[in-house]
Amino acid sequence: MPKVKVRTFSPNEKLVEQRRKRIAEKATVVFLRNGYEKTTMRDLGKALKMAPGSLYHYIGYKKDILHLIVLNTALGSQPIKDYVNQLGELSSSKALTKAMGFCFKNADSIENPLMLFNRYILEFSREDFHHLLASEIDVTSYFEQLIKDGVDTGVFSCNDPRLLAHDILMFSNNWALRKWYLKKYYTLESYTKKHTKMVLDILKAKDN
Amino acid sequence: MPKVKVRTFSPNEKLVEQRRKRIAEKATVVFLRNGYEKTTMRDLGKALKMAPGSLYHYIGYKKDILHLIVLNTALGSQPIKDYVNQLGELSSSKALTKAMGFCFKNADSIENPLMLFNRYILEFSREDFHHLLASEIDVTSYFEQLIKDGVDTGVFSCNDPRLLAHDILMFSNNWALRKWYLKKYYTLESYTKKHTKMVLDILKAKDN
Amino acid sequence: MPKVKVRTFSPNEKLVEQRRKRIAEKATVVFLRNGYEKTTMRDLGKALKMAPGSLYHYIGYKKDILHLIVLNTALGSQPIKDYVNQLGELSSSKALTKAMGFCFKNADSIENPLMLFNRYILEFSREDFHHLLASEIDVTSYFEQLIKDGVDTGVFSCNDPRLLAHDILMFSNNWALRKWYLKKYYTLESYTKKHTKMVLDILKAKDN
Amino acid sequence: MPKVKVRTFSPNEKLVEQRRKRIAEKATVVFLRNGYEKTTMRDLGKALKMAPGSLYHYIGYKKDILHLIVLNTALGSQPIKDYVNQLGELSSSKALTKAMGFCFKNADSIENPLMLFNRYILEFSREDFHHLLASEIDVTSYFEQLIKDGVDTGVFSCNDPRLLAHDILMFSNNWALRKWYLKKYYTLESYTKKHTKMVLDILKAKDN
DNA sequence: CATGAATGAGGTTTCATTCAT
DNA sequence: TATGAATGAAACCTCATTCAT
Repeated sequence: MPKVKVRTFSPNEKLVEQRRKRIAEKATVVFLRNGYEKTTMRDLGKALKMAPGSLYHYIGYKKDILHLIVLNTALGSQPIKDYVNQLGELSSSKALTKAMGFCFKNADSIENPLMLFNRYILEFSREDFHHLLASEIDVTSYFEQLIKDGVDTGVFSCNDPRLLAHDILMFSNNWALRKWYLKKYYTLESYTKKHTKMVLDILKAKDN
Repeated sequence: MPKVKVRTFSPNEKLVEQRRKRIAEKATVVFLRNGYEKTTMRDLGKALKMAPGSLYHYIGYKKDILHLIVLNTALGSQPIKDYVNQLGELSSSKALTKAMGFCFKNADSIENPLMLFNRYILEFSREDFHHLLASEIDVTSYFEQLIKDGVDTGVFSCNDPRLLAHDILMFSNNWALRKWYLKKYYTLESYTKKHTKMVLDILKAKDN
Repeated sequence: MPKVKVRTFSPNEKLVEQRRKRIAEKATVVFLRNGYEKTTMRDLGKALKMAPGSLYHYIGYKKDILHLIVLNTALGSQPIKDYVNQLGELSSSKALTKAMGFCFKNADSIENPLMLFNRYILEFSREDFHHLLASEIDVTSYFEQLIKDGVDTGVFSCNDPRLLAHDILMFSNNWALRKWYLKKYYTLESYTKKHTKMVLDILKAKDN
Repeated sequence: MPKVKVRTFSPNEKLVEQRRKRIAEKATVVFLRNGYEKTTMRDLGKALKMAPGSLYHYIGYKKDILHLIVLNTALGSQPIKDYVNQLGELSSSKALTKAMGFCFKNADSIENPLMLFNRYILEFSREDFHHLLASEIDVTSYFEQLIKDGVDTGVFSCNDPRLLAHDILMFSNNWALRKWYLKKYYTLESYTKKHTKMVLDILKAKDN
């Protein structure tokens, strides 16, 4: 988690935290709808029922809001890691299935931030960019490990676990980024189930 | 093909065409590097060695440049369509393999415009947006048909050709959009080959 | 009274009113001296000791300033109407004399806006143009009625009251528009008195 | 007639003269319709079927066109002077009537330039402005003389010939400047006749 | 003589940010 | 703490003018 300081004029940490959360949440939506550059601080203020000047009690610069959104979004790899670790003694197929389900559901729940990150990669600070990238790589590495475990136990057949892990994450991202299109034909559940099956087919999984 | 008029002050159609091509090509790169909003017309002019005013002989507004980029990019579905139609009597597996190869190679060749479209979808005009979307849908429909043909002849097994076709296009797009990352591990050829294999595995293809 | 909305960013209506009045007044003078088109917003800002951006808190566009000037100027026909109505039982000659005096004095007091309207008629919005025109026609109609009353009672002789009424208004406008020249020879009082006499001569007024 | 040099690149005086006349005539109309500042050299060129660059073979600067219009317009006082001088032995009333007819007809024929001068007084060069002013004063002086002659011979009664002369010119100008309104009710002839009668009434003319 | 491509200064307008209240 | 008036830099875009062809 990148720890970049964002200027504040308030000594009341609780209040700052709380206001920043509100700002990040609303900004995610507003930026997505109208674009980051086209959204003025006045617009954002109006959406938050705050005067533009008040925003600056909780942030230093407009750019900081993007950082707040990153901080505010559970896209760290930690939840997936915890989830995978807690899967315990499940068979590889079951574990992979569960992990994919968790991952897809998570993507669904942070749909807006994900779209924002995809669109405004350039605007994010170096630190945030690397944080986002590292998270992604972490997540793929958990899937990679799950696949490798299956291969080791002879349940899966795969000669490039890294690539498949990467594609699993892409499936998950696509759900979030292209939901506006996909939801015409699929639900999160059906989309997840079908892709899980695909992955298991690719792995020629011997059990389920 | 969207036919929106872009203002010009020049009566010399040839010259207009030529200048617009130059503008679109350079703009694609510059917008990608610095962002569309952050790129000033002066910046773009400088990159093109043109005075800012001169740009406006060939376009009406900054937004028009995005349109020019769409016009200038071979992302129509036509090439794929032609290619698929000309495949002729190949077996389904071969045909699908070839089509994917063509599609991935095409994506590779329009990497920059693809990244731009992905990033600035919101900025494009309604017409251009619908054009881009329609192209995408067209392309998936060709893959869908190839898959269905294979299913009909008993070579493939697949109960959701549309989704798989969609995913093939995603694999292709991902190559273009994430090349900066993928190229550390893959070449276009190896990336294509591995994904072709994945798709054939999913289809449980009976020949190759 | 044209009721066209002019954009403002301030919620403080009192302040908006006040600033707009200042802007309209100064702009009248500056536009007259330097021309509307030649006056830049920066110039106007400087004359008002405001930053150019500050102007735009109270107006939407440069054109709006012309509208503000119309709103800010007492050129409605109402004052004349009220004045004429209140003249009561005066003889026609007396009434006409008083009305002309009032009208000329009014023109004198709005000399600058009158010059501006005369010069920039084309720049005004359709609404403002029609408002200005309607005011003028209203005013002439009051004079026309005064003349007709005199004719009806046999005091005046006139076979085209409308034209004479029109000319009375022209005399009044001319004072404002050509004061720079006329004031070399006349005062408002002498100019008014002489023209009143002319009009009464034309009407062959039988009393005074 | 002000003799300010206007730059030209052509040694062919005849051609220059001819082109300038065309330019002045078209510009009068176009400037009146669209405004001087809002008319671009390209617009004017298009109206003249000339390239913008070609205009600059016959003028030095856009402003010069206004000067060309002044040169091209018969608003000098000379024609009136000649006309008045040639009136000869007519009675004062007859002479004044004829002179007014001539003056009003002249105003009618240069309606467009007159409107332009009225609107763009500020844009004209010092020289042109003084020329226009001097012309006006000249014209009034001829009328003033006619009136004085009538007074001297006891035909007219008037204690401020200068003012009446001024008003006669205003009647004439008004016809040109407000023709768009007046022509709903009057023709040049009826307008002239009615105002001639007014003037003679004011003068209590003893004959006609 | 005619053209129109090119220029770049300068205009209008926007908006992140500051700061007095 | 909250407000919103004020700022001014900088963006987009226009257009008079030049000059190579």
